[in-house]
Amino acid sequence: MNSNVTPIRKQNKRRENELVILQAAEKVFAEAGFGGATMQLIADVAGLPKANVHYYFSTKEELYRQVVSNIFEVWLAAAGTFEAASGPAEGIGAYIDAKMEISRTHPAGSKVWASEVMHGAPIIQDYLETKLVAWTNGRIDVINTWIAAGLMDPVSPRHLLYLIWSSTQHYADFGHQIQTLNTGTPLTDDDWQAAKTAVKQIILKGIGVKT
Amino acid sequence: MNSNVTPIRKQNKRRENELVILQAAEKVFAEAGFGGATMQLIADVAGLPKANVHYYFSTKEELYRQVVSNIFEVWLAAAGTFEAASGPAEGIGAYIDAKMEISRTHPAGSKVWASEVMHGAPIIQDYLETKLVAWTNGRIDVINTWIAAGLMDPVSPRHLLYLIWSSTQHYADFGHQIQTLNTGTPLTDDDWQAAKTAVKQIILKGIGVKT
DNA sequence: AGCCTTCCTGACCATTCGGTCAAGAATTTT
DNA sequence: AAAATTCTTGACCGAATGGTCAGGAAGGCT
Repeated sequence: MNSNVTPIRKQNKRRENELVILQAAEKVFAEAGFGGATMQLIADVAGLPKANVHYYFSTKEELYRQVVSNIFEVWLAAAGTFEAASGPAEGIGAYIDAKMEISRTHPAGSKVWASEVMHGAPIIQDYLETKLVAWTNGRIDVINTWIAAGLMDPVSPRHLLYLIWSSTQHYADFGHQIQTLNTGTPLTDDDWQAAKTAVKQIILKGIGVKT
Repeated sequence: MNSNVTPIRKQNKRRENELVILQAAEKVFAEAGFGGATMQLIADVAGLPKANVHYYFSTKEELYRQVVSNIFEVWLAAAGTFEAASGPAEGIGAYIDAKMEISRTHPAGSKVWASEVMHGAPIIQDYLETKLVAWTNGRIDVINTWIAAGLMDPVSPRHLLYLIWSSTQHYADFGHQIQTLNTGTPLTDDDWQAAKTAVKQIILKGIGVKT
């Protein structure tokens, strides 16, 4: 009886395979774009037959949507630093740190997101219109209170957010270009530290926050 | 005689058609990515039969390479502002202005470039390694002289350039996201002005340049 | 054990895509 | 005028792709 409940072992198997497929898909989508990615290649990277991938994700678009959704969640979660902060030095500084860390540890996800948005967000437009709009407006309010309290210069909160997003995500999305300019070798720990420091230093000083 | 020389009228026809095709291709590649773009759609946008497109550009990759090359030239040309400047206030300020203007007038090109780099620059890696490296190192030298002359803070020139590139190109590459956050309507002249002002204000102040 | 649900997979299909080709139209050269 | 060159285009082709399906394997339930 109870045909609606899947046993635990089976559930684990399902979760495991879904995870393997999602990770493979994120990588392939990031490298080839939605149009360039093939289900066959995703299956190969995941180490499964193509038909098995279709068993868990019936269409390419559904799989892609899952990938983008996951990225969006990671993205939003890492922004919690903002709210708890007592002022811009701590709040924005920690936010930049968190976003730089995502660019370093999650570059494929960032690329998929960028690719999706660049192509007009055909799949996740609803996310943009609801969740992202709400989140953005909330942070704009926070920044405005900081400005009103004289904790930072009266800069446009909206464009400040864009500046933070772009400068931090650049290290993921354009990682290949950065590596090429870095004598062709990947950034070291020190390189990443220098990048983080430079971005924070310029932006924080640029908005009149003492560090 | 002289079978190697194409007559003027024919040459014009060739140039005209190549231009139409290149513009159509830039738009389609920007919207769909290399993999998602189809020769049929490019032909439709150009208003020509597909076979005619293949007459001028034998393969999809050749057409794509042409598009990316053109963008790269525009990109480099617009950076001349840097050299002629007497100091960072003028040089970097004008550079940011120029890059913002390209983002506004040439968004498709910026997207194609971003897409190409994000996927590992499979087509124009040689451009990165030669021209871009040379250009970047040249500007780093200029910035270092400004720092040595006490005209600006001792920030990492390399990361400053990345910050400028990312923040300005963001308005092209993520234009759709920005429009969605801007109550769904395109940026007005005033919006663009505000964006330009905010970016310049934060970056220039951030590197210790008085405006 | 016997039954049921879930999982796995090779073979297959319809569609689409990049690219070809041959035949003709247009234009230039002789 | 006629020969030569360039341009145009519908029809076509092989290859690749997203997706299907039937039949069987594996695991869980009574």
